[in-house]
Amino acid sequence: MDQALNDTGWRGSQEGWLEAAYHSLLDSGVDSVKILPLAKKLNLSRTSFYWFFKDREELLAGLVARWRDKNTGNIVKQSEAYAESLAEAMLNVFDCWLNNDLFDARFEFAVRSWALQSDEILAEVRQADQLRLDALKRMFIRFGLPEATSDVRARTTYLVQIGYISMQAKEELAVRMKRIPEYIAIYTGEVPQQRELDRFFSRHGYRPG
Amino acid sequence: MDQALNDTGWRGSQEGWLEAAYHSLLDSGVDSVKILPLAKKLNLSRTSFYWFFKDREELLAGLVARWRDKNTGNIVKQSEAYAESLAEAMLNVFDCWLNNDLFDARFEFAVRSWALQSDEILAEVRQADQLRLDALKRMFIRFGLPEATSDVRARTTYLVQIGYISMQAKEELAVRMKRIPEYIAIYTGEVPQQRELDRFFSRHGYRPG
DNA sequence: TTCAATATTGACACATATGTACATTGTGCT
DNA sequence: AGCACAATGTACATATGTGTCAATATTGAA
Repeated sequence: MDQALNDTGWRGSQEGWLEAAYHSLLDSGVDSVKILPLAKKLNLSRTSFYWFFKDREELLAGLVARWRDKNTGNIVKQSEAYAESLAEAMLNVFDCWLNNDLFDARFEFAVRSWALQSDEILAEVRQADQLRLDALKRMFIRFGLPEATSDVRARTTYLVQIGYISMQAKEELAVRMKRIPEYIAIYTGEVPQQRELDRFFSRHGYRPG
Repeated sequence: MDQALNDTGWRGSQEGWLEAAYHSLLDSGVDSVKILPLAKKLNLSRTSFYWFFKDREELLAGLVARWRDKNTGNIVKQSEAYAESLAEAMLNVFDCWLNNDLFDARFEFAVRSWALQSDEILAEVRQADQLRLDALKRMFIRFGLPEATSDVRARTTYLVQIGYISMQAKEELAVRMKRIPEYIAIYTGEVPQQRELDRFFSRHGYRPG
């Protein structure tokens, strides 16, 4: 079995180890992120790892940074995007739940599970939750809802998604799309316009029917 | 340091090891459920474990059984309890989220995290989700809501809670209680009666003010 | 082609975990 | 007191993981 080289001409790289660690984390949790197994997967000597990282801790820190950069931020951005109605604004947020480039659900779940055994990670997760909830709450307030209502609706919106992730469901796009109008109705209290839905469906490559 | 004896006159027991495993699981996840550390906590020799369990697997199986028995079932029961309005029915379900005897949230989270690294556990969790969601859906249908609406509302109700668990929040009872009326309004589409809320508050030992 | 920087490796030392075989101790009963 | 059995402990074999060190190989550039 020969070895794919990266652009440096060498077999290993910091990115390579991190990428392998990422996949292991998503598949089986932090405790599976171990240098020996990763080395086997990469077809590299275990000790080669120490050229790129001080120790295992540094690798794990790299994973957290990756998660922080990717997942937190896009929710905030989407909740602040332009919209003519609350329903449309909500659909902007829903983009995150359907587009893996905006929000990596499996990564999210893996990190949350990690938080169970590490207070450091728990603090990270808590901070992320706060930032995301605040952004969603501002969105509801922007459309004229009272403070208390906005708070609970932000929570509902966000927690349903975190819960969905936690279910680790594997569902067809069509199944998920069929529920969208109902969700919007519950979260916003208003029924979405057909053209708003159509725009949403279209940008996620879904043809209803 | 002397050793508390149980009613058999011996120091160890199947229950003792299981209880220690349970706490370790809740605190730090499955991977922390290891015989050597548990032995230390119990002040017993590691190998004594094998008197009560065939191997580590058998201990873990005991934990799953415990979870299945406790958490799945009470949600179903509460969703089928007598109620004069949908709002009251919903409050019956909410009993689970506030009473640890009805639903063990930390246990739930630990098991869901465990599912990340075990297909067996994932299957268990999926089955539990299905049973609970079906029961909630039946509740909405019982109060006259259409099928599709009932399905999504059941999901909302359930997923918000799973999401809340996944946040691992530590909040005051009062903070949580203040959100209840809003939640009921969102989930059921109807505002709860004051007397329904009062009954709910009272049975959870909460005095609004 | 030679050199220095960069990357890779195997040998070593150590820690932590599982599980088995066998000896020893503690308990309740007669 | 002595017996049988339940429970505990010690010693051993084995597996898997971390991290350091010194030796070696590979690369791009002078």
